Amino acid sequence: MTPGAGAAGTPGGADTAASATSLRADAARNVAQIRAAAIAAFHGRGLGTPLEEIATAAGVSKATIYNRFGGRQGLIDAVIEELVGAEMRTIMERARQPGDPWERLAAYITDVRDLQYREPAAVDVHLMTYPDSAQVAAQWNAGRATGIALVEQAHEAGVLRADCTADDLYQALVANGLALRHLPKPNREDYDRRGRFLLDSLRPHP
Amino acid sequence: MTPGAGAAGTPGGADTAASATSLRADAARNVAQIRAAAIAAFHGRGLGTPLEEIATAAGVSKATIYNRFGGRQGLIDAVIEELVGAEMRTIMERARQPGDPWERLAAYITDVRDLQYREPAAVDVHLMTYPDSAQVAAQWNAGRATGIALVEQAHEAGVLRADCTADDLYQALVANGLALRHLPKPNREDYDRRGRFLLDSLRPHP
DNA sequence: CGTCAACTTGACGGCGTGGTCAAGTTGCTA
DNA sequence: TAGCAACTTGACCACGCCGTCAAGTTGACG
Repeated sequence: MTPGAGAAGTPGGADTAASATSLRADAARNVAQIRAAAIAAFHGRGLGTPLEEIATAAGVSKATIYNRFGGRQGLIDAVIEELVGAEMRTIMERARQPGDPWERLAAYITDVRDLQYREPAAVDVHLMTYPDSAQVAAQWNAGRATGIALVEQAHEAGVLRADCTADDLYQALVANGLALRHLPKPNREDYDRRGRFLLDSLRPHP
Repeated sequence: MTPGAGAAGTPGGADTAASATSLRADAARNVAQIRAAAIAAFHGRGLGTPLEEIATAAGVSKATIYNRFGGRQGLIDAVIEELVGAEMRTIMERARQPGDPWERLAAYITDVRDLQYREPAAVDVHLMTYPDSAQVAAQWNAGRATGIALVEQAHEAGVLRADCTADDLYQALVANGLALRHLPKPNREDYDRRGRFLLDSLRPHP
């Protein structure tokens, strides 16, 4: 049993968003500041940002993050929905809309790539760098299921090259995210062109 | 001036391979053992393998690596040719052979991907993770020049989609290497299929 | 306003890695 | 085989990060 385990109002599962559960005023303020700092830091550097850095940005000590969130994992759980989950949900919903199977698959790929471009933390989710976070695992699974469904439907409609699997798609998207993380960020034009390459490579036979 | 700077018979540029330059017998033996251990370790884990680990495998102390090679960079310089350079040279030579421009480009891509699959250290070279190693930088530049030439010739022959640049090719190959490093190693079948996707995505318009 | 539990924190120990050096060992040469 | 330079090494410090805790501070309640 970690001290403070469960962290900032997230023990049961209630008040997921802000803060409330009988926290003292200063503690509640700190929770809010830490969340904000974490969101900013994760947005800029991904989920691996040193906690010390986040603490400093929040104007508190590193130990306070451990008190309120129980460590990196709890902190991720507390912000990943706002940081990535919401957008992923939107993307998946759009992909589930009725319509041409290829259009939907292409939109999904394009949207995920766009999210990776704008949000480094999304790459961590797609890579499942922190598999112990229930939130991250859940989002990863949802994305995986969506990808599988889209690939299957595209196959049925014959609009996706027959030898392309859902894993191939996953691999391509992760490779894309890794390149974004390890290489200088390409400009939008180059990035989008490469996205078109990817889409073209998935069409049936030449 | 680092103590032992220049390291194991590589100050001038002579006896690049084994060991010789007026080293005491035990030192020469250590150099050979360290080289062998480094090759094995780099082969298995890439150029970032902890030096301590290499030292232990070689049956010497970490300090001896510093004495003989001046650190990681010198060690890389001492083995990268044997580890990656030779194969890259062969690949580039094959790509320079007269023949159909598309075949040559496709062979180059296939060969590089194959090398990345077999040799993790190649990914470090392609990423230029250690830019201070002259050897690595030289190999990187040679590979880059080859890629540029192949892309240019393929464009002239009209066998490569017009909007594909040499940087696009580089990005694709590096992304491939990163995926190999960060994801579970795919089996050969899946890997080769994805290679076909990449090649297909580079052909002119559908 | 006193009291105390809730809260914060500086300081610390741990881990893994890079890099250095004084002190000890050993191959070689005369 | 004596003696010395070449060589090796354990032990050490530095860094950056994680995770913890005793001691001090403070919000809230009676």
